[in-house]
Order: sequence, then C-alpha cells, then structure tokens
Amino acid sequence: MGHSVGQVARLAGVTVRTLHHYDEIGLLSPGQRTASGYRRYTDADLERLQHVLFYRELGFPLEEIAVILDEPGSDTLTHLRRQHELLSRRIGRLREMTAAIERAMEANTMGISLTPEERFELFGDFRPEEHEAEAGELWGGTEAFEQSRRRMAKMTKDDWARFTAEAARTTEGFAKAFTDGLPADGEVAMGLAEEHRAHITRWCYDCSYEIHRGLGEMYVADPRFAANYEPLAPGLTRYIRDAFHANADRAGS
Amino acid sequence: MGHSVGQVARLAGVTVRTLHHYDEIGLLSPGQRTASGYRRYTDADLERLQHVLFYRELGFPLEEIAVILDEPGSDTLTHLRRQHELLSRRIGRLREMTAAIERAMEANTMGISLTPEERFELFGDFRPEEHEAEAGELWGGTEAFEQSRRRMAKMTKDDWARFTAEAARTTEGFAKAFTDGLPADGEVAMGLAEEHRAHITRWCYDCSYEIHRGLGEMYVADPRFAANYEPLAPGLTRYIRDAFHANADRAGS
DNA sequence: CTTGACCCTCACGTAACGGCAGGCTCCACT
DNA sequence: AGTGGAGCCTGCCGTTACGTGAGGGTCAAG
Repeated sequence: MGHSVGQVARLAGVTVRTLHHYDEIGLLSPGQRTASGYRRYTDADLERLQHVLFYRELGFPLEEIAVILDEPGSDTLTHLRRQHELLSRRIGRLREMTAAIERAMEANTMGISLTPEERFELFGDFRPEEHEAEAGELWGGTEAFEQSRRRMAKMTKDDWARFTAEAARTTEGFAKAFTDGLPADGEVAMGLAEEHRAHITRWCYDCSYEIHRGLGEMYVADPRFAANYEPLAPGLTRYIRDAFHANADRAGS
Repeated sequence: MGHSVGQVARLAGVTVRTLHHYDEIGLLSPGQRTASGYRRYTDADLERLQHVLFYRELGFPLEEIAVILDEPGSDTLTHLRRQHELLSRRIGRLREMTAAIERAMEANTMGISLTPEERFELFGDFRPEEHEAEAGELWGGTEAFEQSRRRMAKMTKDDWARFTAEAARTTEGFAKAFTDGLPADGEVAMGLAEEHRAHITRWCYDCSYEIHRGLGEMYVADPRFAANYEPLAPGLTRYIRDAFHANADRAGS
C-alpha cells in the first residue's frame, strides 16, 4: 500500500525529479520508506501534493507554499477556499489583460500609437483587490462579444427599429404564454425561446445554447432587463429564463 | 529623446536588472546608446518590451519569445491576436481549475475523499474544450441575486413605472453627456454612473463597484441592452460602460 | 565643485528543477 | 537459480531568469 514515486509522478503529471526535489527541500516527504529505501506516498501525501501543485500553478514560491501548508489550524477546506479566491483574482487579472489587448488592437487598427504609459497600464500594478462575482464577465472578450460589437457598429437607425420591433414581438409572445399559464418547458415557451435565440444570432452574434442560458441568467440578474418584462407581468423574467434553459436542455446542450 | 533604463523599468514594472538581462541575451537591446554608454530606449523598443512581457506572463521562455518576435512577416496585429487567443485559453484553463476546486470542496464537505485519479484530473491533461458548461450558474444563488429577486417580487406596477422613469432620466443624462463630447472618465459621466449605481442599490440589491463594472460589461455584451442605448447615439453603450469603470476606479475599487 | 541620483560592467548567488552517472531492487520469465 | 529490464536510489553538475552587490563613471542641481 502506498504509491511509488513513478506512480505519483504519472498521476500528478510531474516528473520523478520534481518529487525528489520536494523531498529534498522538505516540502513533501513521503510518509514512509520501504526497507530498501524506496519512497512510499500515502493518500495524505497525495492531498498535500495536490495543494502544492495548485499553489505552484498560481505562482507561489515553494518555500512559501511550505509555510502556508504547515501553518497550524489550516485544514483542507481553508485551502480550497483560498485557492478558489486566488483563482478568481487571477482570472480577473487575465481579463484585464484581455481588455488591454483589445484596446491595443483598436489603437493599432486606427493607426494611433499608444503612449508609453498606456502601453504598460496593465502590468505595473497588481492591485490587492477584493473581487466579487462578476456577472457578464463570463464571456466578455470572447468571439461572440467581438462579433456582436462589429455587427452592431454597422447598424443604422432603421436597423435598430426593426431589431427592437422583432424583440418586442417575442416578448409579447412570452407575456401571453406566461399569463395563459403555459409551462416554461412547454412547446410554446420553448418555441419562443428558440425564436429569440435565432433573433440574436441573426442580428448580433452566433448565439449558442450555452450562451443563451447565460443571457437568461443575465435577464433575471439585472433589473434593467427585468424592467422590460416585469411590468408586463410579475415573474415574467424568470419565466423567460426558464424557457431558455428548457429549450437548451431539449437541444441537448 | 528616448527613455533611460530606469524610466522604462518604472513604466513597465520590471527591474533595471531585467532590462540589462534582456539586453545581454539579445532579446531587447535599446535602439541607441549615449556617448557615455547609457542605454536609450526608443518607442519601438517599448512596443517590443510590451510583447515580451505579455508572452513572458503567459509562461513562454525568453528564448522562444525572441524567436516569435523576430520571425519575419509578423506585425503588431499578429501578436496582439495571438496574445488574445492565448489569454482566453488560459482563462479557460483557470476556469476548469475553479470547477475542480468546487468539486473538491463539495466532496470535502460531504466527507467523501477523492480517489487519486480524481485528485489530479485537472492538472495532467488539458482536455479538449468542454468548458462553459455551467455558464449561468455563476450568479445564480449569490446574495445579490436573491436580494434582487425578493425585492422585485414585491414591486407594484407603480413601482415599476417610477423605477423605469428614473432609469430613463439617467440614460438621457448619459446620452447628453456623450453627444456633448464629455469624457467617460469626467466628472459628469462618473456622477451619472454613481447615480445609476445608487439607483440599482435603492431598488434592487446592494450594487458594489465590482458588480457595477460587471453590469457595464453586460450592457455592451448583450444586444438587448444595447438596443436601449444605441439608437439614442451609436457608441453610447460602451461610453456608459467606460463611465462605470471610471467611477469604480475613482472609488478605488 | 561637490553631492546624490542614476548609469555602467563584471561577477557571484538563487530557485526550481532537468539530466545523467553509477549503483541497488524487484519481479517476471526461462 | 539465474537473468534482464523496468524502476528506484543518491549525488552532482547544468539551466533559466533573474537578484544582489562591488567598484566605478555620469549628470543636473545647489
């Protein structure tokens, strides 16, 4: 019982040498050794290794990892929570970088050259910032986002009018279905959801079922959206969201 | 003309030694030297440095960076695009790690211990894209979300009318500021942003600056929102988002 | 004409391993 | 019982991307 270096290395996707190194510096010493001196890693060792690799991935120096893993009164859950926190912060950082890249691209295509300060805005300060779950950020900077921006930039006033008119019709359809007591996962509601998805795809960007789910969540999360629906019928917003989900489920996505 | 090592170092948030190093290995040699041997970095040097730091951040070894930056026929835009792509991939990876952490937390609180294989699933192989699976779930179940739902459920038709009227006034304010050519990070725009944030907080839920940023991104990301603003003035949506960000920056958040 | 901030070039130190040498151990097969 | 190959051990030197002075010029301000 217990795992050999080679097994652990394969499992964790690191080299044997790395495990030797962690043993040398006392970061992760196997719980046991065989009579002939072979390393034997216990399950507890594996858990520790998991945490080590996580913190390492996030750029912590090994010495510091040793400290935080050995600090008394810290259990598994503490670390998982901290790692979760660190991850979202890091994602935030990368998203800022994405935004910076987009600005740079824009400046580039417009032939403007950035000032030195603008150029490095994103690198200099890594703010010790509180993060908060950001809603629409999920797909900010994705392909769909770009597509949408490009297409919308080209739309005329007339286009907008037709676009909103079409949207209004779908909304009214939802309102009617809802007040009529039709289920959100029924034929009618799902049909309207699909219509809406097509609407977005036609006018804005390629709206996958997954993205469509996201939109549904956004509609209930943000009151500005709800303001379009709730006055028609209280609860309509959530009804629409549920319809989007049902429709996505039906499509097997 | 040209910048000294110290200036460049401060700008880019690296040490002088790092710049010396990049010079030594030929990754980034300053365009000129003064008579006394001082390094002088040109604007082109700065742009190169920008790319160097980006690729470095993403884990590329310096030697490789030198190769891809020197490869013939690659201009700025090529690199920006590639960086953008790399960033989104990296974000995807981190999101998978987040999901893994969440699974681990669940297992932990339920007293289940993971098998060795499960433990390292996320590290070893980076899977062919199958993420985004839980798109909307990010907001679902958060505090703000629940709060919003509870409050909105209690709103009467009159409440909605007042709510939308208030929102409309803010929107018109933005439209005017925008067409007047006022900057998004100016007093007026930021004031309107703050007004909007207060509006949300009063009617819906406790809207932190971070959440407010998120809303701004949502406005540009979703055409249904844009439909409210773009017809008033093309580009207004992004203007509003920028104002939200500026306002959040001002609040030090 | 001095002083403090800034710059230069060696040159050695460090972190986190990679890689190899030289030698034991294990077990499956003949 | 013997043997071959996979796996393990402990050194030990190499590498990357800098950190950290040492020892000494440079430059604008007072």
